[in-house]
Amino acid sequence: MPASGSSTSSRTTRAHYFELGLELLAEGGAPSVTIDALCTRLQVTKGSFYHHFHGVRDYMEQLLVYWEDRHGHRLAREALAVKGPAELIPQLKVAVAYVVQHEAESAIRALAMSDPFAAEVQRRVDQGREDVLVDLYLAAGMDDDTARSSARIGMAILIGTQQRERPVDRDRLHSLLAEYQRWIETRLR
Amino acid sequence: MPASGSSTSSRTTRAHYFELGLELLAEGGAPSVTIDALCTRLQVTKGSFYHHFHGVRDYMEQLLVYWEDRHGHRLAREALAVKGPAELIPQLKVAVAYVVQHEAESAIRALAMSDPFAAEVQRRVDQGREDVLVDLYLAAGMDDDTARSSARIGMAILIGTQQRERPVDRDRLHSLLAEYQRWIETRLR
DNA sequence: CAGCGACCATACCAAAGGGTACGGTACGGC
DNA sequence: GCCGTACCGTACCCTTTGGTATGGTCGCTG
Repeated sequence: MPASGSSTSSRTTRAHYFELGLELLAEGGAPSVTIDALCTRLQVTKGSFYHHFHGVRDYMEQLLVYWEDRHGHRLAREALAVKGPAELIPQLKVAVAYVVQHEAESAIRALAMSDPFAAEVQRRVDQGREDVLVDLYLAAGMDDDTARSSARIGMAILIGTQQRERPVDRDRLHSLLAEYQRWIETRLR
Repeated sequence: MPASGSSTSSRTTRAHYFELGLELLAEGGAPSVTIDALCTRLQVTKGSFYHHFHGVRDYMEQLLVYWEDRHGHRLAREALAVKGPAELIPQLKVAVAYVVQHEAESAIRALAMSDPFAAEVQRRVDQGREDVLVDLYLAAGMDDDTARSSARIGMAILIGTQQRERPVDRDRLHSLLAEYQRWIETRLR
């Protein structure tokens, strides 16, 4: 029993469905994630899909949880490795350029508009990221309210940039983060 | 020929379809804007719909243009009446509480994910709002780069808050705007 | 090597949604 | 009072998509 395997490529695994699902999300948003699209790209038929999942609803929920664990909380983990606010932005610049899948995140946020489950997942990920920022700012000496509002604004900058333009302009996001950093530094004295 | 009339209520006009479309957008996002849903709520049948519009594609585009003219650019017009950055935030607080249809805007932004036309409309509205901010900051004495980045961050705060939680917490948005205002003031000296 | 279970193909069904054709009603101008 | 046109109802079709039933193949294990 290979748990949840990474077989070479002969058989199709759940992970294949999930990674492809994220690709489809990034390309055309939630409406383009259909059973037919998945099966066509994976070169299988619906028999395979319905063997691995109970239906499209079941699949979407598992896909969202997969994204949450595997990608959503990753940015927060990266930020956790940082020792102070001064290191934060340089680290985040790397993360938002290479780690974060902006297009997929944007699509999930769009899906959250009409899907309560997706909204819950999105909320947890946002909360996790914000909490990391808050802890960092508290450790650096901010008071509670200042730390919280600073974190919220940082989250708004990320989300706002993600949702405004696609694909995300990494350079522009970098410069906004630099502005944000300068702002944070004024609140640490 | 009553131009584009506001008849009492006997006949269904295009405006009826548009306002209802925005309601449906706010309630369930783009997927719930269907011909059946529109006709059921308006107590008419598809014969009426296809008399006024060439199809669902035609309708969606007209709906988006309707929103752009009638609601999208309204926030920028409100901001234009302001005489200086100090007046801006109080004015914006009123606007984001009563003028802006956050849920509909959020849905349109989600739709823009998979609809190029919606993305164009959204981009024009965002650009219009940002330009108003830039002009205001320039008039107050900021240099070009500072004004532009300040405006972009303001837009990110609005968009980020809109997209993160629904319904939008007006109080929270107000406090973030207050923080934003304090920040702007530090850049005016 | 028998056979059990994981895996997947084929074929078919049902519902939803967009679209078309056509017929009918109501209202204003001549 | 006639008639064109705006307006809308009815009936039907097609495509997409989710879903089910069923049987077949492959690998592993006793």
